Amino acid sequence: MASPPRDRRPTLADVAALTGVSTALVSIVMREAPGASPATRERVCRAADELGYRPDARARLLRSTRSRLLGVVFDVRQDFHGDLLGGLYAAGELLQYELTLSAVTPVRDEERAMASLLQDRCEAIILLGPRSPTTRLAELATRLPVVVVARPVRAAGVHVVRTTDDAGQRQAVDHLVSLGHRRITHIDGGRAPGAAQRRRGFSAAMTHHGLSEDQHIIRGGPGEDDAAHAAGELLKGPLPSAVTVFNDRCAVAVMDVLHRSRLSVPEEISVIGYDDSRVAALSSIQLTTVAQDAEKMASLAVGRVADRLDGAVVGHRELIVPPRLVIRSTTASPV
Amino acid sequence: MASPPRDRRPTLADVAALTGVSTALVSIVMREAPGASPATRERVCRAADELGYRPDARARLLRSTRSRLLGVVFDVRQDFHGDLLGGLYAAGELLQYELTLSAVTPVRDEERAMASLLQDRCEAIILLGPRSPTTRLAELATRLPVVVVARPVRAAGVHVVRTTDDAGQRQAVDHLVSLGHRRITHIDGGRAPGAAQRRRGFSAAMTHHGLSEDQHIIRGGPGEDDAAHAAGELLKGPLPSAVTVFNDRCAVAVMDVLHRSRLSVPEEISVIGYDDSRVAALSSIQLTTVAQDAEKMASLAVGRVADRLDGAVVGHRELIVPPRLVIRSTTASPV
DNA sequence: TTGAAAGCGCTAACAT
DNA sequence: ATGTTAGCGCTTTCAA
Repeated sequence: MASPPRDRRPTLADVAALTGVSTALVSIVMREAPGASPATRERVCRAADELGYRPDARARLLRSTRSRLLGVVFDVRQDFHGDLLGGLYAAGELLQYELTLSAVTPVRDEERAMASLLQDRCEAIILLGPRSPTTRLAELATRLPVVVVARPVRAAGVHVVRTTDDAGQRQAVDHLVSLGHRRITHIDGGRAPGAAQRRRGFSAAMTHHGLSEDQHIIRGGPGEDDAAHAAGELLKGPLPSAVTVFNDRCAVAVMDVLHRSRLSVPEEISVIGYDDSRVAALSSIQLTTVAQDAEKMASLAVGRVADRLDGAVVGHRELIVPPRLVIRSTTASPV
Repeated sequence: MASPPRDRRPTLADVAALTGVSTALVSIVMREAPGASPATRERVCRAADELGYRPDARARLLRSTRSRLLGVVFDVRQDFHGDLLGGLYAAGELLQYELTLSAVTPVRDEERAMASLLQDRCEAIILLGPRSPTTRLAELATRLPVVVVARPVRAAGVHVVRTTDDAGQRQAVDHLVSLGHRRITHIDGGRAPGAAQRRRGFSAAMTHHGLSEDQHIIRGGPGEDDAAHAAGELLKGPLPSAVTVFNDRCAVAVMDVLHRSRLSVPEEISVIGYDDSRVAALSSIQLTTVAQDAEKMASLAVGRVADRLDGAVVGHRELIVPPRLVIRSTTASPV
């Protein structure tokens, strides 16, 4: 007999009892698997609705061989990770994968975040900008497929999706040159990850345009304070007509110093950032910058994970997503 | 006999076999539950380590009555949600709860986010700034304990943790008045959530200081464009010595307009935002603003959930966290 | 098309 | 202190 569940949540068995069929059949219907008559499907669905039945994800996972679960480690403090998450969900949906999120916070380190995913039996792990040592990542990769996004690590079994920072910087320079700029300064990110590559890209691009004489590089850093200091240096010498800055945060800080010195952007000097972070798009800032295509990176990451889980032999360990220049209002032709 | 697992992950049984004890005993050891001799513990742990054994969270959950799992719905685009997540993990840890995250993204709506949590068998759900209609939240609350953070909803069974926006605005005004300001304008958030309350708080505070004649309210909105427009209006009339703006984003936009008009902040005009978002702390901005205590709100939310799960009868449906003024560099005494 | 039965990895009673 | 047994809610053979 059907026994309407009181305090506990309804189970497959409840639905089966109410419909008068076996649990196996209900299972088939709920999974939309082939092997049940339309009439039965109809009746089972009705009963399930009536009871407010929801399949138990965990019991399901426990039983089935594959979990189709992807673990994702992200940092709550990184805006860009938020964008990536959006892309990951979208890509996951397409390939029928569920995501299990595990956050890194000021009080929860990466190790904990990874451990919790391991317990959740995900089939693979996607790490967004991880800081763990290469050896740790390699070790993790021996247990399950690992894909690292937005950090160039070289470790056995660890696949990587990243952008080419130097190419991004080159696009920035190309844009400025096409506007007519010649004297361009780069305020770099010091030892920050990616800084060296962007600096190199800047130099290469300038040289490529025959402007190696006109280039200048000022030492900066990842934070606003480094940038403000660098901007001070910038004002001391002969002013260039344009600056490319390590990242958006720094670019905003630089612009602030420029404004305080009564220099208007872009009329008197053009500024380009890097990251296309949320500040860059603020209508009060409208910073020309280099964007990393979060959606594309996310879909590549999921695709790569899926391929590996399907046993495909994948050639390249690294997937490169070219960055893209986003032209807003901080760049213009020099007077 | 002990059979080292090849392709599949090691299970309790594998550890038991390797140690030569029963699975129940291994279970006890892994859970650090009482009922095993130190010697056995030692041996079991060694074996588990050797095999690289990790308990299967899902099987655990399936078996035990309580999952000690809290579902959290957050929006990847909200910086503040990131802060809250940090606090939730911290608070959860203290009370021995695990968090299951479910994100709202541009391609994944709140309904989906909630549905996935329901399948994960969490014991309660914490919603960060949900947009679902009150009726939907009430309905959800009939299935399990629901706590809403940062949105004032009135629905049966739905508990709320929020700040008092009017009190925040009052603090802003108090600060300005104590600096010597009298003529103060509020650029409001139009119909944005919370805007009405902040507007009311502003008026009340001004009146309280006997400045009802000196107050001015300009219609704004939640976005920068609304704010920029409002700032234009501001410049048309006689300039106040200070403005309080609906939120940080808008405040930044307002300051931008002021700067372009060669008005310096805070020398010629003081500005106060609201939210203490990441932009406010940028060293190039240093905006005086009103902060919502994310950590406190998070710990109250988890505490409330825990109380309800423990069957405690909780009196107040709403928990109020007073906001806090963060004084930075955009406020000063008028000349 | 449908049902019976076994078992995923674990914990909770109950034995010993 | 340790082992035995019985499920948690589901999927998956296999047989009817």
